[in-house]
Amino acid sequence: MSKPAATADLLPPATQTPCCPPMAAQRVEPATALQLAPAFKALGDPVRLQLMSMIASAPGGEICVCDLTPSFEVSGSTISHHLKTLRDAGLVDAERRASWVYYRARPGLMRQLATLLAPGDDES
Amino acid sequence: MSKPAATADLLPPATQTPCCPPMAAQRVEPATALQLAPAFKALGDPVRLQLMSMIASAPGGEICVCDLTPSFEVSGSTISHHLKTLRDAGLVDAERRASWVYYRARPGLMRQLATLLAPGDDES
DNA sequence: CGTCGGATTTGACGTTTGTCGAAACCGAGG
DNA sequence: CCTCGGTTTCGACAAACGTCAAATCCGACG
Repeated sequence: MSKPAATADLLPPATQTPCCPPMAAQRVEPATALQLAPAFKALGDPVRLQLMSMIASAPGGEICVCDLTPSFEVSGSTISHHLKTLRDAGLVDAERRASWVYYRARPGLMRQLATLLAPGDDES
Repeated sequence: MSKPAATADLLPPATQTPCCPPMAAQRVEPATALQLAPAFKALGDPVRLQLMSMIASAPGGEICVCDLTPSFEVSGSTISHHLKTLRDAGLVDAERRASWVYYRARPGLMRQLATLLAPGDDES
């Protein structure tokens, strides 16, 4: 409509952006912490962190589970479980095509996390 | 043990590491994941995320535990435990002065995390 | 159809985590 | 020296987590 405030435009359903100034510049409020902490937690496992990076850096923006699994020592079901965790956190998206499942990154949330971690703008 | 390892152990392992291009630009290697995942995990709790932000945004760069505790519903010992987690992760530093303990942020690691989450520069 | 292969779900397991209360620690003042 | 207030550590316990093997689901292809 007429409000030029680009911050809190739409707050429809689940994964909305109560977006976040850098935490070094302003205290994170409880509601934001409740929403963003699970995303950090999802990245707080070495396997998931690698999975996330493989998905985010995949050429073409997507990668097949069959290309993810052989890079790890853990079983396929464990990989699947970790992928579900990333999915539930809103960090990735999955699409089934034929017999294979492809994952792609959801840049929105990751951008929020990056902004939150960004150094305070008054830094020297 | 040939190392006088006491001081080296106290130093966060990632203060001046050269690593971490954005994970959207390049896959993060296992060793890096092993090193940085604990930091994400440490931020993966709502209380700790708020604690971290209160410390990082504290005027003067530091804040007393006595100013942190009353902002939460949980007990003082729980706050202390969370602060230890942040300390162990290398995200904050503590200094005792008189009867009070002051915490301050360690920007190094947080900057690495931010870089890792930064959007890939070759994205379209 | 029936079967095969990739992926997810289920059930079970040991481990880790978040929380509390109680106890211990540590400076400061009486 | 003894006490007091702020902080951390110690046990304890339920909940959540990471992992695996087995079962299940879901397209594809004989």
